[in-house]
Amino acid sequence: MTTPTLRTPGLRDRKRAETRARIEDAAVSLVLRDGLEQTTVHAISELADVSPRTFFNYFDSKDGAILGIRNTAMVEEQVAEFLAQPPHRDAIEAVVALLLAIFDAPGGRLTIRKDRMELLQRHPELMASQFEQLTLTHGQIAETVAVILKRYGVSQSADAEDLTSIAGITLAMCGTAVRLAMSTLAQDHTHADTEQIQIRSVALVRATTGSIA
Amino acid sequence: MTTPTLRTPGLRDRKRAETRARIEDAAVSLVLRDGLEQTTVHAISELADVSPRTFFNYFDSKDGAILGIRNTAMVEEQVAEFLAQPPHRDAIEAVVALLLAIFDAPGGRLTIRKDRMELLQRHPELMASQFEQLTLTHGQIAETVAVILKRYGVSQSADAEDLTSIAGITLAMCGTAVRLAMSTLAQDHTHADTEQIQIRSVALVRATTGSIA
DNA sequence: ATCAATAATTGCACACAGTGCATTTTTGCA
DNA sequence: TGCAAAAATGCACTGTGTGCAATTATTGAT
Repeated sequence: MTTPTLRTPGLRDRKRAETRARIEDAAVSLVLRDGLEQTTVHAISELADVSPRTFFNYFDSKDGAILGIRNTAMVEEQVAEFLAQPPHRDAIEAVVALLLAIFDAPGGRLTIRKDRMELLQRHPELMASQFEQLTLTHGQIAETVAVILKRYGVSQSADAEDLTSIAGITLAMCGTAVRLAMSTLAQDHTHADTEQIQIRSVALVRATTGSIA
Repeated sequence: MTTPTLRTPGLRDRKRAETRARIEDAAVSLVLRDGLEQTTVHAISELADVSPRTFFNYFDSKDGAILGIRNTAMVEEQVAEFLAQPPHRDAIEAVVALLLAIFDAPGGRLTIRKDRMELLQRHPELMASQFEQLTLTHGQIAETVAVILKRYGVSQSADAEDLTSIAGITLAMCGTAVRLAMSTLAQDHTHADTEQIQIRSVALVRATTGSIA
């Protein structure tokens, strides 16, 4: 009988995850210290103790490492996990919760998440990359949003195409709300835990729909 | 008395605008023909009959030329022009109109606009650049949206910070709606003039707010 | 412990984007 | 025509990102 290799990820995968985290940490701390342009892939690799070539085996781009961009498979996993969770009060809360689940670093390392908020404020150019991640995995996420909308019984009359569009717009709205909520809550140097972000995001979305309706 | 050099743009500026347009056209047609990755700045410059170095005197990036990204001053101009226009029915229509005014190519060249819609569908990565343009000029645009929201009397109770957030979310919502409207209307190979896009965008926003409210 | 298969790491060469700087050409105007 | 400003260009350089082949580490089985 072998050791339970199926339960634990195995040495190989553990090392891989560790290396990945080391690169992310190096990237974040260097950009935080020296700025975005000043930080090179070479420097990140050196600090993370890997070769520059290995860096690109783990991430598609410099920004990818800085933001800890996850690939399609990882998002898929998190979406599935989310859908298994207990239901929320309404569609808005559910979509916001979904986004927070996706953006949150696995393992829930609070420090790096807070640092990344800081980075996004100091270097707004990074938001384009974050947005790109969203467009790449947009299919999955928007689809999930559509499922959520259906689940909460909104827009029964809409046809399929409209539902897709509505899901996309809802996603954009909630995504922006989350980003803004993170931004303002990061400025106040309160703890800014996930729950607070959630509450503020939902409030912002409601305020918006209430205002322009 | 000199010739009215203040009224007409003058030969120099006319030539500059023409060169700019030539580069944009070259970029769009090459990407349309060969794809995004296959099209190099070198090739674009050659077709536009300028040196690669000159290319970067006109645009900050390859994507900039492909999308015809305008700089802050140009956006400022278009925003001012928009604000002088007659009022719209409500805030949503006004914001959508603002976005269309900004995205529309000056001179209203229908062909290149249609081509760009095609490009955005074929190469979704480009949306990140479009988004980046939006974040760079985001200050101005979001501010204008805030003005619009005030003008149409929404959210009287909101404090300044909330108004900014609400404006940002409204902008994201309308921007996505416009993008989706362009996308679907480009698929149907109808004419897809600006008015149709306007109508469809507004309808999508209303459907969304109505659904999740 | 040993060994073969497999996966990860690395080095190297390369293509391309983008920038700074000095030089040449073009344009506007007197 | 001739002069000053603006535009175009050539050149050298940094940095990102990729393909490929060689090297090293990990795994599972004997």
